[in-house]
Amino acid sequence: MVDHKALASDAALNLVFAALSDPVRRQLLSRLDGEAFLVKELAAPFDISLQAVSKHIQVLVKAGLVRQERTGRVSRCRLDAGPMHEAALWVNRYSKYWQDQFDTLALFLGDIDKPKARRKPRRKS
Amino acid sequence: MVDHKALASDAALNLVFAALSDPVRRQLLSRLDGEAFLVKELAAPFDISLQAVSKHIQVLVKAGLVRQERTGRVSRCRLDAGPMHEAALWVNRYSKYWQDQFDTLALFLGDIDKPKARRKPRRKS
DNA sequence: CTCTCGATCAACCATTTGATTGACTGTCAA
DNA sequence: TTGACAGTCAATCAAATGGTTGATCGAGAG
Repeated sequence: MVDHKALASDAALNLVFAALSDPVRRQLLSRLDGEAFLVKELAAPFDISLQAVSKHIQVLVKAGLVRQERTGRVSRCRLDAGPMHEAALWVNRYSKYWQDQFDTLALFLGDIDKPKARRKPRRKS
Repeated sequence: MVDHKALASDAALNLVFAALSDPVRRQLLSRLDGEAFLVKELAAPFDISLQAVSKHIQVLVKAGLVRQERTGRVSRCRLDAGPMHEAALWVNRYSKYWQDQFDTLALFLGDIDKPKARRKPRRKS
């Protein structure tokens, strides 16, 4: 659940959030949700060069959000939402909306075992 | 899939995700969760200059994640998680884990009306 | 074989970013 | 009034970013 036991490494979150901070890359991820695409297909809607899109994809690959599988001369790109999950873990701690959803869900699942681990466990200094 | 509402403006997401891509700023937000701090207090744990921290805070302010309230010579900073919620909305679309959780929740909410006292056996909202 | 095409590599350039130091504004206290 | 202190502003700098163009590599197609 939200017990953030394995707090994603800072370096990983740096890369993921940085990758998400560009609208072109977010659009690429949107397209890749569910379907795989070639680089040229991904580049088509954009007004920038193919090389620029290729570099954007490399950024996503480095962040672990996209996996590339080269067969022949083409390179099929597919989404890997794993690292996105780490980012979601981090960000959802601050989103009261989702927090409430979690609580309600936990209630339904009878998982009221959890003490007040709702908010972050950090204690003030 | 789950097309939530219209996505937040690209520009806003750019700023939020970019703000979150720096570990210093993420740490600042962590400290500010629940409690308000002065700039100097926020800067204390870091090994960088007060000016650098001040600039980081400005980045957070520009992203709408922090509000600053200057009284006298001090500047009290408090968290505003609103924009974080937009980021969470975006990111959670890709997190199969949460997706499944919420689907389960929706299932519960759909079948059994509501917790506490189930007054009506079945009612869709 | 040659030619084209998908994709990356390699320079290069302008802008942004994260940090520094030094000067400055203001407020509170002595 | 003097001075310490919180905080920002300003100039500077190195490194990272996002884009370009041109060259290159590697399959397929003719």
